[in-house]
Amino acid sequence: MQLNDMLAYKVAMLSSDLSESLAAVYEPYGLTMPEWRVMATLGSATSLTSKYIAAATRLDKVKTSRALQQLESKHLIVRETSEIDKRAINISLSAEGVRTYNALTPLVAKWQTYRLENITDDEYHIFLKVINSLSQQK
Amino acid sequence: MQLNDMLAYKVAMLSSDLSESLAAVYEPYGLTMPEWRVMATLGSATSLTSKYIAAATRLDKVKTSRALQQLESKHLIVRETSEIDKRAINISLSAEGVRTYNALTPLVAKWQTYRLENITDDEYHIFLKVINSLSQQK
DNA sequence: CGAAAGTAGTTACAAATGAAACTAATTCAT
DNA sequence: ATGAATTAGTTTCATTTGTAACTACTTTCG
Repeated sequence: MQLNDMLAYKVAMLSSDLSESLAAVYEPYGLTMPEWRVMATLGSATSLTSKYIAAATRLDKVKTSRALQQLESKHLIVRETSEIDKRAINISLSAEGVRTYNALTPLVAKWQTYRLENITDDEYHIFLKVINSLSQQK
Repeated sequence: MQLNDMLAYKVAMLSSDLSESLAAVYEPYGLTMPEWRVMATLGSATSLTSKYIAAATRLDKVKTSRALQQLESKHLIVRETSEIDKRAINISLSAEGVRTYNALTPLVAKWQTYRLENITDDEYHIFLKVINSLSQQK
Protein backbone atom coordinates (compact mmCIF):
# COMPACT_ATOMS: atom_id res chain seq x y z
CA MET A 1 0.00 0.00 0.00
CA GLN A 2 1.48 3.27 -1.16
CA LEU A 3 1.07 6.51 0.81
CA ASN A 4 -0.90 7.81 -2.12
CA ASP A 5 -3.53 5.13 -1.77
CA MET A 6 -4.06 5.77 1.89
CA LEU A 7 -7.38 7.16 2.96
CA ALA A 8 -6.10 9.50 5.67
CA TYR A 9 -3.40 10.90 3.40
CA LYS A 10 -5.77 11.49 0.48
CA VAL A 11 -8.28 13.26 2.69
CA ALA A 12 -5.55 15.36 4.33
CA MET A 13 -4.31 16.44 0.90
CA LEU A 14 -7.81 17.31 -0.26
CA SER A 15 -8.46 19.17 2.96
CA SER A 16 -5.38 21.36 2.67
CA ASP A 17 -6.09 22.01 -1.02
CA LEU A 18 -9.66 23.06 -0.29
CA SER A 19 -8.71 25.16 2.75
CA GLU A 20 -6.07 27.00 0.83
CA SER A 21 -8.36 27.56 -2.13
CA LEU A 22 -11.23 28.80 0.03
CA ALA A 23 -8.86 31.04 2.00
CA ALA A 24 -8.29 32.99 -1.20
CA VAL A 25 -11.97 34.00 -0.99
CA TYR A 26 -11.98 35.42 2.55
CA GLU A 27 -8.37 36.62 2.84
CA PRO A 28 -9.09 39.71 0.73
CA TYR A 29 -11.50 40.61 3.51
CA GLY A 30 -8.66 40.44 5.99
CA LEU A 31 -9.89 37.28 7.67
CA THR A 32 -8.03 34.18 8.76
CA MET A 33 -9.60 30.72 8.72
CA PRO A 34 -10.65 30.75 12.38
CA GLU A 35 -12.02 34.26 11.97
CA TRP A 36 -14.02 33.24 8.90
CA ARG A 37 -15.44 30.22 10.72
CA VAL A 38 -16.53 32.40 13.60
CA MET A 39 -18.12 34.90 11.22
CA ALA A 40 -19.93 32.09 9.37
CA THR A 41 -21.29 30.79 12.64
CA LEU A 42 -22.39 34.20 13.87
CA GLY A 43 -23.96 35.03 10.50
CA SER A 44 -26.89 32.73 11.00
CA ALA A 45 -27.48 33.48 14.67
CA THR A 46 -28.51 36.39 16.83
CA SER A 47 -26.04 36.18 19.66
CA LEU A 48 -23.80 33.37 20.80
CA THR A 49 -21.28 32.68 23.55
CA SER A 50 -17.64 31.86 22.98
CA LYS A 51 -18.27 28.37 24.24
CA TYR A 52 -21.01 27.76 21.70
CA ILE A 53 -18.88 29.20 18.89
CA ALA A 54 -15.94 27.00 19.87
CA ALA A 55 -18.15 23.91 19.64
CA ALA A 56 -19.73 24.95 16.33
CA THR A 57 -16.46 25.83 14.61
CA ARG A 58 -14.49 23.02 16.26
CA LEU A 59 -11.88 25.54 17.28
CA ASP A 60 -10.59 25.14 20.80
CA LYS A 61 -11.43 27.83 23.33
CA VAL A 62 -8.05 29.56 23.01
CA LYS A 63 -8.25 29.80 19.23
CA THR A 64 -11.81 31.01 19.55
CA SER A 65 -10.81 33.62 22.11
CA ARG A 66 -8.03 34.88 19.87
CA ALA A 67 -10.24 34.94 16.77
CA LEU A 68 -12.82 36.95 18.72
CA GLN A 69 -10.16 39.41 19.88
CA GLN A 70 -9.09 39.92 16.28
CA LEU A 71 -12.65 40.29 15.03
CA GLU A 72 -13.39 42.79 17.76
CA SER A 73 -10.33 44.86 16.91
CA LYS A 74 -11.56 44.85 13.29
CA HIS A 75 -14.98 46.01 14.52
CA LEU A 76 -16.72 43.01 12.95
CA ILE A 77 -18.28 41.75 16.16
CA VAL A 78 -19.73 43.20 19.34
CA ARG A 79 -19.28 41.62 22.76
CA GLU A 80 -21.59 42.15 25.67
CA THR A 81 -21.43 40.51 29.08
CA SER A 82 -24.43 38.29 29.66
CA GLU A 83 -26.77 39.59 32.34
CA ILE A 84 -27.79 36.06 33.24
CA ASP A 85 -24.26 34.71 33.69
CA LYS A 86 -21.61 37.36 34.15
CA ARG A 87 -18.80 34.96 33.17
CA ALA A 88 -20.32 34.54 29.74
CA ILE A 89 -20.18 37.04 26.88
CA ASN A 90 -22.81 37.35 24.17
CA ILE A 91 -21.28 37.88 20.80
CA SER A 92 -22.94 39.14 17.65
CA LEU A 93 -21.87 40.55 14.33
CA SER A 94 -21.62 44.33 14.26
CA ALA A 95 -23.29 46.27 11.45
CA GLU A 96 -19.99 46.14 9.61
CA GLY A 97 -19.71 42.45 10.43
CA VAL A 98 -23.11 41.81 8.87
CA ARG A 99 -22.02 43.72 5.78
CA THR A 100 -18.85 41.65 5.49
CA TYR A 101 -20.79 38.45 6.09
CA ASN A 102 -23.35 39.36 3.44
CA ALA A 103 -20.61 40.18 0.99
CA LEU A 104 -18.72 36.99 1.67
CA THR A 105 -21.40 34.29 1.75
CA PRO A 106 -22.34 34.53 -1.93
CA LEU A 107 -18.65 34.41 -2.84
CA VAL A 108 -18.15 31.31 -0.73
CA ALA A 109 -21.24 29.71 -2.23
CA LYS A 110 -19.95 30.53 -5.70
CA TRP A 111 -16.55 29.10 -4.87
CA GLN A 112 -18.18 25.89 -3.71
CA THR A 113 -20.41 25.61 -6.77
CA TYR A 114 -17.41 26.10 -8.99
CA ARG A 115 -15.42 23.50 -7.11
CA LEU A 116 -18.23 20.99 -7.51
CA GLU A 117 -19.05 21.75 -11.13
CA ASN A 118 -17.64 18.49 -12.49
CA ILE A 119 -19.39 16.36 -9.94
CA THR A 120 -22.94 15.10 -10.41
CA ASP A 121 -25.56 15.43 -7.70
CA ASP A 122 -25.60 11.66 -7.25
CA GLU A 123 -21.85 11.53 -6.83
CA TYR A 124 -21.86 14.41 -4.39
CA HIS A 125 -24.65 12.81 -2.44
CA ILE A 126 -22.64 9.60 -2.06
CA PHE A 127 -19.51 11.60 -1.24
CA LEU A 128 -21.33 13.28 1.65
CA LYS A 129 -22.76 9.99 2.79
CA VAL A 130 -19.27 8.46 2.92
CA ILE A 131 -17.92 11.51 4.76
CA ASN A 132 -20.68 11.26 7.33
CA SER A 133 -20.20 7.55 7.71
CA LEU A 134 -16.43 7.95 8.17
CA SER A 135 -16.83 10.90 10.52
CA GLN A 136 -19.37 9.39 12.85
CA GLN A 137 -17.31 6.28 13.48
CA LYS A 138 -15.72 6.18 16.90
CA MET B 1 -25.54 28.07 4.15
CA GLN B 2 -24.44 26.83 7.55
CA LEU B 3 -20.78 26.11 8.36
CA ASN B 4 -21.77 22.50 8.77
CA ASP B 5 -22.90 22.25 5.16
CA MET B 6 -19.72 23.69 3.78
CA LEU B 7 -17.51 21.45 1.75
CA ALA B 8 -14.16 22.72 3.04
CA TYR B 9 -15.31 22.54 6.65
CA LYS B 10 -16.71 19.03 6.33
CA VAL B 11 -13.54 17.76 4.69
CA ALA B 12 -11.34 19.50 7.27
CA MET B 13 -13.32 17.84 10.08
CA LEU B 14 -13.06 14.45 8.43
CA SER B 15 -9.37 14.97 7.83
CA SER B 16 -8.60 15.79 11.44
CA ASP B 17 -10.76 12.90 12.66
CA LEU B 18 -8.99 10.44 10.38
CA SER B 19 -5.52 11.80 11.17
CA GLU B 20 -6.10 11.58 14.86
CA SER B 21 -7.55 8.10 14.61
CA LEU B 22 -4.71 6.83 12.41
CA ALA B 23 -2.15 8.45 14.71
CA ALA B 24 -3.30 6.07 17.43
CA VAL B 25 -1.91 3.25 15.24
CA TYR B 26 1.62 4.60 14.75
CA GLU B 27 2.09 6.58 17.97
CA PRO B 28 2.71 3.43 20.02
CA TYR B 29 5.71 2.96 17.71
CA GLY B 30 6.99 6.36 18.78
CA LEU B 31 6.30 8.02 15.45
CA THR B 32 4.77 11.38 14.64
CA MET B 33 2.68 11.95 11.53
CA PRO B 34 5.54 13.35 9.42
CA GLU B 35 7.77 10.50 10.58
CA TRP B 36 5.14 7.92 9.67
CA ARG B 37 4.68 9.45 6.23
CA VAL B 38 8.41 9.32 5.62
CA MET B 39 8.56 5.70 6.78
CA ALA B 40 5.61 4.78 4.54
CA THR B 41 7.35 6.36 1.57
CA LEU B 42 10.67 4.69 2.26
CA GLY B 43 9.00 1.32 2.85
CA SER B 44 8.27 0.75 -0.78
CA ALA B 45 11.55 2.08 -2.15
CA THR B 46 15.22 1.24 -2.04
CA SER B 47 16.77 4.59 -1.40
CA LEU B 48 15.41 8.09 -1.78
CA THR B 49 16.59 11.67 -1.37
CA SER B 50 15.09 14.17 1.04
CA LYS B 51 13.79 16.15 -1.89
CA TYR B 52 11.94 13.17 -3.30
CA ILE B 53 10.52 12.30 0.11
CA ALA B 54 9.33 15.87 0.63
CA ALA B 55 7.46 15.74 -2.68
CA ALA B 56 5.94 12.31 -2.00
CA THR B 57 4.78 13.10 1.52
CA ARG B 58 3.84 16.70 0.74
CA LEU B 59 5.86 17.82 3.71
CA ASP B 60 7.99 20.88 3.11
CA LYS B 61 11.73 20.47 3.10
CA VAL B 62 12.15 21.74 6.67
CA LYS B 63 9.59 19.32 8.10
CA THR B 64 11.14 16.54 6.06
CA SER B 65 14.61 17.42 7.33
CA ARG B 66 13.38 17.40 10.90
CA ALA B 67 11.49 14.13 10.49
CA LEU B 68 14.63 12.55 9.02
CA GLN B 69 16.70 13.79 11.94
CA GLN B 70 14.25 12.20 14.37
CA LEU B 71 14.11 8.94 12.45
CA GLU B 72 17.88 8.80 12.32
CA SER B 73 18.18 9.37 16.05
CA LYS B 74 15.70 6.49 16.50
CA HIS B 75 17.89 4.34 14.21
CA LEU B 76 15.00 3.72 11.82
CA ILE B 77 16.74 5.11 8.76
CA VAL B 78 20.26 5.27 7.35
CA ARG B 79 21.64 8.26 5.49
CA GLU B 80 24.48 8.10 3.03
CA THR B 81 25.86 10.92 0.95
CA SER B 82 25.24 10.30 -2.72
CA GLU B 83 28.42 9.63 -4.69
CA ILE B 84 26.88 11.10 -7.81
CA ASP B 85 25.79 14.38 -6.18
CA LYS B 86 27.51 15.14 -2.92
CA ARG B 87 24.83 17.64 -1.86
CA ALA B 88 22.23 14.89 -1.91
CA ILE B 89 21.77 12.17 0.70
CA ASN B 90 20.36 8.75 -0.05
CA ILE B 91 18.01 7.61 2.63
CA SER B 92 16.81 4.09 3.31
CA LEU B 93 15.13 2.24 6.13
CA SER B 94 17.57 0.56 8.51
CA ALA B 95 17.05 -3.08 9.46
CA GLU B 96 15.12 -1.86 12.46
CA GLY B 97 13.22 0.57 10.23
CA VAL B 98 12.17 -2.29 7.97
CA ARG B 99 11.01 -4.23 11.00
CA THR B 100 8.94 -1.30 12.23
CA TYR B 101 7.54 -0.73 8.75
CA ASN B 102 6.60 -4.39 8.39
CA ALA B 103 4.93 -4.35 11.77
CA LEU B 104 3.02 -1.15 11.05
CA THR B 105 1.70 -1.60 7.51
CA PRO B 106 -0.68 -4.45 8.33
CA LEU B 107 -1.99 -2.45 11.29
CA VAL B 108 -2.57 0.57 9.10
CA ALA B 109 -4.26 -1.58 6.46
CA LYS B 110 -6.46 -3.10 9.13
CA TRP B 111 -7.30 0.33 10.49
CA GLN B 112 -8.34 1.47 7.03
CA THR B 113 -10.43 -1.65 6.37
CA TYR B 114 -12.18 -1.16 9.66
CA ARG B 115 -12.83 2.48 8.93
CA LEU B 116 -14.36 1.60 5.58
CA GLU B 117 -16.38 -1.37 6.75
CA ASN B 118 -19.76 0.33 6.41
CA ILE B 119 -19.04 1.65 2.96
CA THR B 120 -19.67 -0.36 -0.20
CA ASP B 121 -17.07 -0.70 -2.93
CA ASP B 122 -19.23 1.34 -5.28
CA GLU B 123 -19.58 4.13 -2.77
CA TYR B 124 -15.88 4.15 -2.00
CA HIS B 125 -15.09 4.19 -5.68
CA ILE B 126 -17.23 7.26 -6.20
CA PHE B 127 -15.81 8.85 -3.05
CA LEU B 128 -12.29 8.50 -4.47
CA LYS B 129 -13.43 9.78 -7.85
CA VAL B 130 -14.86 12.91 -6.21
CA ILE B 131 -11.69 13.39 -4.14
CA ASN B 132 -9.56 13.14 -7.25
CA SER B 133 -11.81 15.47 -9.16
CA LEU B 134 -11.79 18.04 -6.36
CA SER B 135 -8.04 17.72 -5.83
CA GLN B 136 -6.95 18.10 -9.41
CA GLN B 137 -8.87 21.31 -9.90
CA LYS B 138 -6.68 24.38 -10.04
C1' DC C 1 -25.46 30.37 54.43
C1' DG C 2 -20.71 29.68 52.88
C1' DA C 3 -16.88 26.82 51.52
C1' DA C 4 -15.61 23.75 47.73
C1' DA C 5 -16.09 22.48 43.15
C1' DG C 6 -17.11 23.75 38.57
C1' DT C 7 -17.42 26.83 34.41
C1' DA C 8 -16.54 30.93 30.86
C1' DG C 9 -13.05 33.02 29.02
C1' DT C 10 -8.14 35.01 29.03
C1' DT C 11 -3.25 35.01 29.66
C1' DA C 12 1.45 33.16 29.97
C1' DC C 13 4.84 30.30 28.60
C1' DA C 14 6.95 26.45 26.27
C1' DA C 15 6.97 23.87 21.99
C1' DA C 16 6.05 23.56 17.03
C1' DT C 17 6.12 25.81 12.73
C1' DG C 18 7.50 28.44 8.46
C1' DA C 19 10.11 31.89 5.95
C1' DA C 20 14.30 33.28 4.95
C1' DA C 21 19.20 32.97 5.42
C1' DC C 22 22.79 29.91 5.15
C1' DT C 23 26.43 26.03 3.69
C1' DA C 24 28.15 23.13 0.48
C1' DA C 25 28.04 21.24 -3.84
C1' DT C 26 26.71 21.41 -8.89
C1' DT C 27 25.40 23.33 -13.31
C1' DC C 28 25.21 26.84 -16.53
C1' DA C 29 26.89 30.45 -19.64
C1' DT C 30 30.10 32.61 -21.56
C1' DA D 1 37.68 27.11 -17.40
C1' DT D 2 35.67 30.24 -14.12
C1' DG D 3 32.44 33.12 -11.96
C1' DA D 4 27.23 33.47 -11.58
C1' DA D 5 23.22 31.11 -10.80
C1' DT D 6 20.98 26.98 -9.07
C1' DT D 7 20.06 23.15 -6.02
C1' DA D 8 20.11 19.81 -1.68
C1' DG D 9 19.59 20.12 2.72
C1' DT D 10 20.15 22.53 7.43
C1' DT D 11 19.89 26.20 10.70
C1' DT D 12 18.11 30.40 12.61
C1' DC D 13 14.72 33.27 14.26
C1' DA D 14 10.23 35.34 14.50
C1' DT D 15 5.53 33.90 14.62
C1' DT D 16 1.89 30.60 15.68
C1' DT D 17 0.08 27.21 18.47
C1' DG D 18 -1.33 24.40 22.49
C1' DT D 19 -1.20 23.33 27.38
C1' DA D 20 -1.70 24.72 31.67
C1' DA D 21 -2.43 28.15 34.93
C1' DC D 22 -5.18 31.90 36.03
C1' DT D 23 -9.33 35.34 37.01
C1' DA D 24 -13.86 36.06 37.72
C1' DC D 25 -18.06 34.34 38.39
C1' DT D 26 -21.65 30.55 39.42
C1' DT D 27 -23.38 26.25 41.23
C1' DT D 28 -23.51 22.66 44.52
C1' DC D 29 -24.24 20.69 48.80
C1' DG D 30 -23.20 20.12 53.84
